[in-house]
Amino acid sequence: MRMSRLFGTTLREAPGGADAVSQQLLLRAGYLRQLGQGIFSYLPLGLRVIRRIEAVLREEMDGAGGVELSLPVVHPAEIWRQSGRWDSVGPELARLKDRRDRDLVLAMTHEEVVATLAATETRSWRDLPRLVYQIQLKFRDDPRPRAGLVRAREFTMKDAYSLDRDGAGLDVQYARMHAAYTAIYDRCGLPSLAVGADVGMMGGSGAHEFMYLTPIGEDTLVLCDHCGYAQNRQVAVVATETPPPEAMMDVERVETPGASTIELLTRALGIPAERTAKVVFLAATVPGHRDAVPVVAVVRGDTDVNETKVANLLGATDLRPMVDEEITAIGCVAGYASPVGLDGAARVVVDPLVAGSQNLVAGANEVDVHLRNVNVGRDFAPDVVADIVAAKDGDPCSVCGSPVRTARGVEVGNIFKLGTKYAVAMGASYLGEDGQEHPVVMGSYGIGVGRLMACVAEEHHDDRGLCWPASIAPFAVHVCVIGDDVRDDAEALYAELAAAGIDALLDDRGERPGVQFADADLSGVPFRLVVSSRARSAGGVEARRRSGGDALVVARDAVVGWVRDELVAAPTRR
RNA sequence: CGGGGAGUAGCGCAGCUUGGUUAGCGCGCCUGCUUUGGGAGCAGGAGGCCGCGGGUUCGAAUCCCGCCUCCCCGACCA
Repeated sequence: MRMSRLFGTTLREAPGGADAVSQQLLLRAGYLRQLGQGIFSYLPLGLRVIRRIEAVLREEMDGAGGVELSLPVVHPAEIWRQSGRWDSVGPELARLKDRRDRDLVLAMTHEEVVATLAATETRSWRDLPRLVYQIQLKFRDDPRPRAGLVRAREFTMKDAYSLDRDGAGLDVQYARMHAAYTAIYDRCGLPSLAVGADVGMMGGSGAHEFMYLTPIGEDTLVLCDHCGYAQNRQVAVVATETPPPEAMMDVERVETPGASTIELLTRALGIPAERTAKVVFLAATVPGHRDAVPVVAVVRGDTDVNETKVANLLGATDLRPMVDEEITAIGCVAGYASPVGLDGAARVVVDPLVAGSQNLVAGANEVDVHLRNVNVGRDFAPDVVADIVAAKDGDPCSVCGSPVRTARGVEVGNIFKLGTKYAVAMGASYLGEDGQEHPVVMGSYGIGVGRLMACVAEEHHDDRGLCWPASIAPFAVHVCVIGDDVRDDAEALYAELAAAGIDALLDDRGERPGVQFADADLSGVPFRLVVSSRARSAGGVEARRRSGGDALVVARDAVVGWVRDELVAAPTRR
């Protein structure tokens, strides 16, 4: 392509509000423009990278036995009602009405559609297994998009769905997709780590997320460097040491003026946080309950509540902190809250660490007063005792006991074992060898294409601009033309590259050298050729890698070969 | 949804506190000349509903009210 025809200009300064480096560079280099909150246009350069990533995705999906199809972006609400997600998902699911006032949905994912298709297309055990995939637009009305493409509302996703006869078949396809995903990130030059994850709104029996570790990530991961344990903090379990049992002592009121936080309380009483019980007020949306269910979560003072664990425990579709009125309504006093004496006004969820400890200090539901020697069972009855604490740095690994560390990551892909949830809801079944109807067993596998691009940009750049891996670069080689006297030679070289099947970007704008070099660095095409009289008198054409190393002069008739060799040798193959 | 911040030329910003000529600056853009290996120099020029609507005033980018949009933090530890 000729730069003179490119649409979109480079910017010296990034538009305001772009905080992530990847976003700044993608905007400055003319890959991307923002239209609205979490909504982006891809300019030609950006689209080229997207297309290259898509090519990798197609190859790996096809290699895993997948077949591509295309599913609708607008769905009748009916199928979402059938699966239950019309009610369970919440405002993240964009809804609209057609002219006859019928409810429609903007697709945020496609399990319902695939299961609906499977209901008609999958009739016999001979029709299974299958893997279908598409690369398709999604819309999720995220409450807070940020960091450019890392978290957009409208985005392109490669989503794949496996259909199997049984769980064993699912396990096979799941493992195959796990391997394919690893290959995809490797080929795109993105370091990734698979972690165990929450199934979230997808439901099902198991899930992994593929993470790109970066401080700009929004997920917190719990990692053990010793044994390799890696989980999203939402589901991470760490070992806990229950303190030695002691004899229960009598409950005792104690004046604690102003001690409305754990920190102030420990200071006022001169006790460690381990000797306190902390109460967190949550309101849960639970299917079957019209109103939000009040939940009192009780953890030890030195730990934090993991809301995902609480939500999963209760089967809640949404969990939020209570507002002050709700806290008062269940008879509690914020800052001096206690599970004692609630009388069933709220579901009481207690962490085992609290249940296994004796004589803790808790609130008295009275301003400036706490209770000493509170004991679970004697002083209050938990509705549930279950692990609800959030793992933190230094906690002992639940597998090997070594201290874990936490790290931030961006979720660049996920794989879910869905099981039969959607198949049952949509009536997707097949006739087995045994002559019986069986529900199809499904899996679902997603990769955000734009997010992947942004993460690669985040990983591969320097202070002058982007440095694309050759595998997904918008062009293989960037040709700068210095001086009018070499224009014809540059055109000839451009034609030779094209004839050799090499995608070149020819800077035919007639700009000054500095401008051409700066734009070439900014755009991040992996190899650069400079046609100039200087290079010609040195014996050919100047060639260099974007990612580093010195420039060298390549004989004019060897240039195409040099580019081809470099592309083959690149760490990520084209 | 709550809390902050911001909307002025294509991009980045100043001006607003204390209302008052023709609304500025840098970059970019156009024309000409010079220049030509790391975002050139000089000269000339184009480009603004100062986010939108209402109000106050002789007069509003500036003060007041409402709305819209975008960014950041939080969505929790009581």
